[in-house]
Amino acid sequence: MKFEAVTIKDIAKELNLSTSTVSRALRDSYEISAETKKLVIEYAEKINYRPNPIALSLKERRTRSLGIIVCEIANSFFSQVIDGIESVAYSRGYNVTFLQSHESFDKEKLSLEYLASRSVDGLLISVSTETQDFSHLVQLSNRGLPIVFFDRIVDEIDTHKVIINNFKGVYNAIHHLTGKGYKRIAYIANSEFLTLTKDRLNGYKKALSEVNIEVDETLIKYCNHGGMINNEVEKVLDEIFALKKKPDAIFASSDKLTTGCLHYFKKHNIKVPKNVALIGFSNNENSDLFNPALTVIKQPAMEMGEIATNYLLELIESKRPIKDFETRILDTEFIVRESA
Amino acid sequence: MKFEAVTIKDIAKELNLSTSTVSRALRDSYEISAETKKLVIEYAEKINYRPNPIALSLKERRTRSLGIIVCEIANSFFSQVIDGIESVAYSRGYNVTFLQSHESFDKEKLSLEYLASRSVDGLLISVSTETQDFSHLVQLSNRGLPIVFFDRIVDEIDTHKVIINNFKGVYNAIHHLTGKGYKRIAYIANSEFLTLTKDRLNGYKKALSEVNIEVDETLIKYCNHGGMINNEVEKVLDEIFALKKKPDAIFASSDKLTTGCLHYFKKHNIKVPKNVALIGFSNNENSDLFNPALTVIKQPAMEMGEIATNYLLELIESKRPIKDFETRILDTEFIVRESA
DNA sequence: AGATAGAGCTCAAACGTTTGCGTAAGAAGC
DNA sequence: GCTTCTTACGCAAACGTTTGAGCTCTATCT
Repeated sequence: MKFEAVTIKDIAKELNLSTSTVSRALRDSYEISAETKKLVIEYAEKINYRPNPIALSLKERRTRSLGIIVCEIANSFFSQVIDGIESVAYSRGYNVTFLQSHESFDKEKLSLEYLASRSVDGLLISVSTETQDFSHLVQLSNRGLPIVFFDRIVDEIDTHKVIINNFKGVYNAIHHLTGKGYKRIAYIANSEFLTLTKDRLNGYKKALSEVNIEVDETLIKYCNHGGMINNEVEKVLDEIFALKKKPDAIFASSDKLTTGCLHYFKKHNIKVPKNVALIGFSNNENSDLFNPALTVIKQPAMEMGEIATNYLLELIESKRPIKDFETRILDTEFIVRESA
Repeated sequence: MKFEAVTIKDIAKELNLSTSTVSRALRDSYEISAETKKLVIEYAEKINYRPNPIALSLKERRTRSLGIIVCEIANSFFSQVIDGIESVAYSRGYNVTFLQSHESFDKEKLSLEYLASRSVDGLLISVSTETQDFSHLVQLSNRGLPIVFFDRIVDEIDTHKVIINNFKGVYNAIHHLTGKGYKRIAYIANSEFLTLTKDRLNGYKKALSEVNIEVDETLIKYCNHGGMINNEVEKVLDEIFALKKKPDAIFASSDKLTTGCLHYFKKHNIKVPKNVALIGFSNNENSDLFNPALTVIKQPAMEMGEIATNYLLELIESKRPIKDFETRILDTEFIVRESA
């Protein structure tokens, strides 16, 4: 039953050579005669020899595998990022191990511990909405584990980062709304612990102030679990729609929150955009099929994954410690449809 | 920069012990005095010792990692299956490496080669729509690699399998349509190479025959790339809607095909269910938000992942070769909404 | 002929563990 | 005081590779 692989020893024994000769022959060393090389290579081919990556990892002290932690892969945005990560990683000979935090700080810490003990060569992470304490990451980073952050970054750790232009993305969307005459625009924010939340909110506030609309703090609601726990979105929408001065538009700051709003509207028979307009971040490939078709801010997810992975491989494969870190800022795409 | 881990040797040197003593102390061997154990364990704790999993893998000839190949993780059904796989695998101390075939036979073969050479302990796979030749899988299976198939299984290989009741799922859905008076029900099938395609079609045919509707083969169209290549769905729908006798309902045999139909309808301004009714397989969490809300067959994806993983771990951890293989058949859920 | 060089191979250590076996020291039994 | 047993540890091999150093030929040079 056991999966018995052929080793260099088997080849050596069969051909009456030493393992070193076989190893060198396979790596085409100049020390080995053409004759012997041919013999070894042909026999290796015949018995379908594959070098044992575990043994290599032990020797080279590198695993050629990357750890990825995201909140959940079922999320369109993250599954697209993963597509990008995968394509770059595999083309450069690395494999990839994913873990999902499900927006839980504890799961994130556990996953991190798990990956670190599994000796990945590097880590790509987008932190969970709950994460306020970064000591687990700082510790790993200090121990020398190459880390690259994407989307949900942490300011406290100095390394390569890839984000979108959060400010501009929201700023433009809000101007689109005010341009259409919407005046009371509620803002369903993601967790207040995420750095991107601040940036996005600043875009919202700046855009409003430019058209002389005063920011009404009662219209700004945070979902600190990113909409992952039951009724989180429902609760804040209840609050918003219980206000005396109801909103005429809603901005939702993530995929999950956007669909959360739609579920709420459907349940309460609120018509979009008739009763209220809606714009949200979304990378959902079917957002045009929704009722109504959604006006969205779309993030260059795949590209983000590719860039982040290239950064990480640069850190991993660099001979000397890298001290000059970059933060790459990508532009979003604004797609206008029926909902606003 | 390099991530230098502490080893058993470091502990041994510091405490003037041999590595064997340290190893045994850490594993709480009866051969080691309580005193020494305490010393070792406390010091190990202090310097945050973590056993090197690579060295362990080499020694134990197992990696405690599972390989997973699916067509794409962005697909709701598969990302839910992966949730199930992940939860079981990690709770039993295994990690998980994913690869996507993107419905390409060549990519599937490549991924398989990659995983096999990476020495995973076992494999979970749902084959690509293109896959007709199973020799790559047979070979691996014969070499002793434990494999479990889920959803898209291959009959040629004898092992544990987890599927849904494809026949019954479709049979019921078609009866729902005929019960509503629909008579010309087109069937958008997945790849004809998948075993589930036959089973599902049989459900369709049986249901029709039971209400004395003759099966019209021109209403049955295959998408051999599962809707992954451009215009595949569009092409077959063009054909169907070019028929003299147009369909009054459409059955779509996968998530991708279902949304493919919706995109087509939107583009051609075909109203659902007014012009044509639609039922499809879908695990999309937002299928109720679509325009119209979709009537779907939903698969127990998470459960499928869990069961498949338990099967695989049983194969991996069994002392003696397992010869009695099971095929677990799960029931689907039928959710009636507006589209039919 | 003797020294030297180079070609072509082998030996052995190393990566971090585990584990079968060996052994020193002390205790117990006679 | 001798053997025998027990306790508590160390030695070394093994997992599959790579690689520096060393070895043994044969060929070439002087």
